[in-house]
Amino acid sequence: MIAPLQFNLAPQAPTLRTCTADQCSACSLHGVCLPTGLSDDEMQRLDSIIGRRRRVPRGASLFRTDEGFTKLYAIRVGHFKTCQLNASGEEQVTGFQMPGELLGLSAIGTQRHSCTAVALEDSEVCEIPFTQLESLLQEMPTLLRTFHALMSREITREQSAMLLLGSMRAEQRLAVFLVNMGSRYAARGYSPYNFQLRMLRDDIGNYLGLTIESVSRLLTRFRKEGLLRVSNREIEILDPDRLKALAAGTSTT
Amino acid sequence: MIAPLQFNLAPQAPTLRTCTADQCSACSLHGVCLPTGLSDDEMQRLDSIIGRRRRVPRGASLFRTDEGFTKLYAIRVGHFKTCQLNASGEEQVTGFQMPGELLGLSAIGTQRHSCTAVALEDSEVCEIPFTQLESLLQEMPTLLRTFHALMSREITREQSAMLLLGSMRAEQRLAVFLVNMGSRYAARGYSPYNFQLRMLRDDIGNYLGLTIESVSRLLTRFRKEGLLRVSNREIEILDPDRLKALAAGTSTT
DNA sequence: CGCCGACTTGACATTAATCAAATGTAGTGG
DNA sequence: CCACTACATTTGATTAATGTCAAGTCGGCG
Repeated sequence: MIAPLQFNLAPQAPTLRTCTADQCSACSLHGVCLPTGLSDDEMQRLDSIIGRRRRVPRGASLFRTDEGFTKLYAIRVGHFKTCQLNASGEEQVTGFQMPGELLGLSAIGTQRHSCTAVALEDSEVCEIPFTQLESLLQEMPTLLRTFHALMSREITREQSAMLLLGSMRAEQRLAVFLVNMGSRYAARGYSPYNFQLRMLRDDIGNYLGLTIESVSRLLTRFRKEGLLRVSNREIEILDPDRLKALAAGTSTT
Repeated sequence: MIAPLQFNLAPQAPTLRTCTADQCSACSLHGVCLPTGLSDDEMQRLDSIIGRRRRVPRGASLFRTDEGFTKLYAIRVGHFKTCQLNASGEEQVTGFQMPGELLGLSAIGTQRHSCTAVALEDSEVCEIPFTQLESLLQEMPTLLRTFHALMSREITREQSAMLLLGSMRAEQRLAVFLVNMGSRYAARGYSPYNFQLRMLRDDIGNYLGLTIESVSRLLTRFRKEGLLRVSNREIEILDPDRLKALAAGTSTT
């Protein structure tokens, strides 16, 4: 019997190379990704339109702002960040993506990418030609439902980010960020309390609407208060309850 | 011959009662709404699943957080705001919606509304039963495409809001807000320079991540600098170029 | 006329940004 | 293996932006 959640697979630095299969049916992510709920037969049809895996080395971009849109990408291995250029030319990080998540959804409306997706480490994606996906969607109600759910959840996620940026203080923002990362790892079978940050402090600050100095100071403070253990990119959440209370804004500190 | 853009329909306070027809085909919003690009025949099929119009008086909610999701809503007349409750119980405004825009998209993923939609004035919506819409989507490629474009644009819109909240100073946020409202009115055939704010200063501040006092001070400053004329809810943009420069962050002020 | 809610204005406090070093870390080549 | 370099991160001092608190004014309505 296999435990449903596998914590601390690799205590020091979990690698998250969860998905190395070439077919959705053999991919351990099919529970969080597009094939959710499909029959074997349907999954095979989806497989048939998905191009070969594509490697994206750390620092390289999968697509860039203003590029034409033809494919969606499902992350198979690795982590990405998405950035938008604001009007004055600085980049703003709009999100971090991990295995099983789709990239490119925001380009469907305009047929042109509105952001740039950069690999935070050596990564691999499945290419999903959108026109072919659209045809499949017309024939497979389950797939249509999953696809809409994924898009809708993307909207929800972004609304939460607005909440974070619009109404939380720095401390709360960072707490929310850490708890959120943890729960996303948990959804993938990893520990929510022990993970590696794949992005720079810069990226975190940029995403949270804070400076790198503020992020650094806050991490130090959380560490001193016994909430976390921090060692470079490695995070261990020592007091989840108190961190969650901070994230919820129900803390008196 | 009719002018494609109608500016200053009602100089004092444009009412925006653009759409009073009972059928999509007769509705002046079918260019910005779901029926975009449909043939007469297809539009009739869409009409057939849309329930009667529903009135929502000012201050009333169309749906509330955690309510079950069964329908999407297309705004026919009036304006709405969407609010989320943050963990500490205060509400955060996540957006303002105007005629032709869809409400409820963020609930598809969870089958439960993640926000509350409140009418800012007496309004009317078209109810679109989602299950029936899903069936239609499977049969009408054009409708599917429009629907995905609408969802995708919702994602893009929210990413812009993140940009605003994450990387702009107060002055720039308000400038972006005003320019954005103007351009949305322009897309509906009204003047981008002359419109009524339907929401309270409170709502604006909340949406922009600012206090009501900051919004008030900024409006006063913009007025004194000759950018705007402000009279209660009535806004007239006197110097669009300078306001856009502020919004773009390319201004030295 | 007077009340009430919405908005504006002013004085002050606080948060987080900015500027400036100092320290740490990973990778490279001798 | 170690010195050297290029970044990444932390830390400290100071400042600027915006929030908070407290009046006050405006405008519509009973």
